[in-house]
Amino acid sequence: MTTQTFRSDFLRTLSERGYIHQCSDLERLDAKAAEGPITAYIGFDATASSLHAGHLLSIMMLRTLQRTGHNPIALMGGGTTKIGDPSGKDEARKMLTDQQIEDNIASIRKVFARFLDLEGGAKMENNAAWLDELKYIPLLREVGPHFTINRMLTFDSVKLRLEREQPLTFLEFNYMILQAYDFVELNARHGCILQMGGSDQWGNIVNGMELGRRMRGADLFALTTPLLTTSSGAKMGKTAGGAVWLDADLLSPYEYWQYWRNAGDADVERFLKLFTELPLGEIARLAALQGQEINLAKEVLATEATALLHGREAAEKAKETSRATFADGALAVDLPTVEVPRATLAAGLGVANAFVDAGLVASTSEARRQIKGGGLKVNDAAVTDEKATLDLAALTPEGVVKLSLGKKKHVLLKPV
RNA sequence: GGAGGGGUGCCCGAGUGGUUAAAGGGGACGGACUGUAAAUCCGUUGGCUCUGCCUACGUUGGUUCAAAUCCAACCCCCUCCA
Repeated sequence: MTTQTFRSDFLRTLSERGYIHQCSDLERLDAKAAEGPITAYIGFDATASSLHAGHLLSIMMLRTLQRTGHNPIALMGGGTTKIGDPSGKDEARKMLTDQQIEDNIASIRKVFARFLDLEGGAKMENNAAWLDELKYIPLLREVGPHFTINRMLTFDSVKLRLEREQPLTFLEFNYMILQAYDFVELNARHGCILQMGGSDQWGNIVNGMELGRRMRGADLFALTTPLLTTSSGAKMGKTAGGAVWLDADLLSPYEYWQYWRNAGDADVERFLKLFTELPLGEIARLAALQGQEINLAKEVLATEATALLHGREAAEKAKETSRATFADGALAVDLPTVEVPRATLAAGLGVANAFVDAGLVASTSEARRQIKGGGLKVNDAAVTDEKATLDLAALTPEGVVKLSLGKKKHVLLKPV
């Protein structure tokens, strides 16, 4: 099925922009979406207090859904988080309290509020609402007969584990079932007919689809996005300092802007399509830029992506700060700032400790190493003496001290 | 329950009494080169009040001048058997 043959704006947009990896039945889903509004959902974990760039693809998809006239549901895994998703690593995840989970959800809600119109049809749900109420025996009787172990064993998530001789606990088996159950519940509550997610979720989504059909005779659909990695193979949303958070308190708009500005050449076009809402013609023009000019495209990418999350004003400001810092080599007062007591600075603060306080390095030992390697700068002058101290004399006319790690990371130290 | 194998730094993985803060690789960070890209080359990769001190090879105790390395108990994982 080519782009031209899509009748619904929703699927045409997704397809043109490269969001679609797999779909259970594109033609029938297209027909439904062309007929009238459909309701679709994506599930999100509630383990952290913020979403990160790795979630962005899903969020953009929900946004597209709403913009093309349909009803998105962001499902928070409040219930499943209580069990703790055991996949991934050996150590059992720390158990979160109900309160923590609620706080996380509240904080994540702020991000959704930026991308979705929660007053205008978009919903947030929490699967704790129904999972908490489930009773074991009734659940087994109602849901159990629809799953055969034979079939469950064929799912990649299970098969891979078994083939690689990694343990797979019973808990994980159940996780699959609960996730499938979510789809059925959302279908019953909201007439939701489509679940979307990353390609790694395909098996789980299909489970939900089939369970819905068997339990309620519902006609459900699955749609997945490609697993997004950068052209260098890294997972999206991870960077030196950790995750690329979508919460301004955890990652400033400037740093978020920088994340996109530092995209690899090979990623620019794809990212423009996925993470901005620029018209495709404009994107094609930007993607055609070669050599040094492609940096213009990266600036547009950064500004547009930041505008979606933090607003146009913050995005422009981030762009200006970056211009001043990188192009002009000037001191931009909007760089990330860390406050230090004036008295501490007046008394003399060791450079190594100053960089630790600024969060640029993890320890004074690391600071020392970076100094040896020529990686630290104070007010744009390389630090050569690891025993040097900073005091009030180090303040620039703007009243701050600029600390830099490498060429890209800068923090201002501000006495208070 | 029985027999065997194994638990090493961010990850993988060498090391079976001293020169081991622990080979090698990956990843990451810094430097050079560039375009705030990629590739390449070089360096770094436990902490501190740093010419020294402290912590570290599943846990706890023991042997020894000296242990990741030997011994004991315990915990966890894997394979085969029941």
